[in-house]
Amino acid sequence: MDAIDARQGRVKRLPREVRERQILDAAVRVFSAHGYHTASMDEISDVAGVSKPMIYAYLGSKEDLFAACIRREATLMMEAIAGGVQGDSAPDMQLWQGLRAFFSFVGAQRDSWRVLHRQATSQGGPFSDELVAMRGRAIELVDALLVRSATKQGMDEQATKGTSAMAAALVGAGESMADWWVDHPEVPGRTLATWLMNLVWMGFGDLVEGKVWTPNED
Amino acid sequence: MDAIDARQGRVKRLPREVRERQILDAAVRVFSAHGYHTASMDEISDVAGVSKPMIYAYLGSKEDLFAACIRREATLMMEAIAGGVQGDSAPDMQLWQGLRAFFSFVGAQRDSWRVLHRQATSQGGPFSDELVAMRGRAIELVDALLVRSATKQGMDEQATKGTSAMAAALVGAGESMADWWVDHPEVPGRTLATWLMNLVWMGFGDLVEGKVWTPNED
DNA sequence: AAGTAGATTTACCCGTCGGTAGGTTTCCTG
DNA sequence: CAGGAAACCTACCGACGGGTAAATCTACTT
Repeated sequence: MDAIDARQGRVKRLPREVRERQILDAAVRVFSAHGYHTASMDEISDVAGVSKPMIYAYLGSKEDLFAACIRREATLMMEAIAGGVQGDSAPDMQLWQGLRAFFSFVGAQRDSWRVLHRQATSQGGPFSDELVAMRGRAIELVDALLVRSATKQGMDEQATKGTSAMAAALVGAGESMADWWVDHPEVPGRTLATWLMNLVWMGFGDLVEGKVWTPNED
Repeated sequence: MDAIDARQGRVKRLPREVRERQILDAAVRVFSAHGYHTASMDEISDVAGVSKPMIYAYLGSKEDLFAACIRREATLMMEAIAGGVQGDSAPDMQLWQGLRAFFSFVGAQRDSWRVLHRQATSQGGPFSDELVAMRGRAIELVDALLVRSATKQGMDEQATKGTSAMAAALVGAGESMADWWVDHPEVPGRTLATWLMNLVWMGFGDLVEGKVWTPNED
């Protein structure tokens, strides 16, 4: 089991904030490299250039540390997305911008995404809670876009109720695509965004217009 | 950590084949319930109704056992899919049938899928190898369909080269969708298959006809 | 009945790793 | 220059869990 090296040069007596950041940085790297269980607190402390008890003093148990990683990276991601969307654009363009920002973030921060999504998903329990929270915020946002677009295009009020389900599906599809992307880095992020746009936007629009692929027989 | 109960009634002196099957059954359940690392050999042996050394005698180490689980479930799945496709149908219908069979299998065997895909993916190393093999076979199959369809529709020979990439993308999309499905069981499998069909088939067909969503600006 | 091979168990070893006790150093404040 | 608070470390513990040694038991063969 090869340990991550490149520990930071030991500087002494740094303020708590800085140490916490170093520890979180190290934790994200080690967790994403080895997975939650296989990652050892010893290695994290080593990579962070700090002794183990510091981690427990500042960030708590291993679970706490992992949760803290997720929280931080999730926040970073949501900010990156929000920063990439222009609020005055048309709904489809906003969705497009959001997707591009999303895939751009994931592409630049594969480590973060690994720890944030793939690891947190495969471990159950308290970890996924952090994800659920973030996903919830994302879904609300997307749902607002869908509703704006649907009512504008004249979708009947009844069908509008389904938007939240579709928003959830879209967000889930985005997550899954990003996850899939980890194993297929050669595909450009723009392409992913386009695919997703076609899937959900056509699937959504065509759901009104009725132009979709259907099996001839069953 | 609640342990799985419902151990099979101890029958003594069974032939090796039978015991191996019991052990694999138990292993799939426990691995999918707790995840690879958290699952303990003790619990697996308990659920299987067999003592621990038997597992080591028959299936080898924990890693070996896990790999054996993946291999078995992967084979089962491929057989299920192959059984659902009629070789004389049109390409799009074959794809449709395959997708339906695939989602049908995953839907009926969530446990298997969990251990087969989600767990194996999040753990790295030797485990994913088994998956890679299966995925390879699936991609070949899909690629054949795409090529048949593309040349039939008059796609130029040049573009045909991209089919293998698209086949890989399609298979990956299917995997990811199934993975996403684990967290959204309320969506019917047929719907998933339709979505995927629309994504890839329209994306594929429209890639020839040029009718896709594209951003106005950017 | 004896012998043999495979099925099956109990009881144990020991490495790894999360977590902590308790002390030491540095810096800031009055 | 006290003196205290906060940063920081070495060294250790204890449990969990993978893996095994060495017997024992049953069933079939000759």
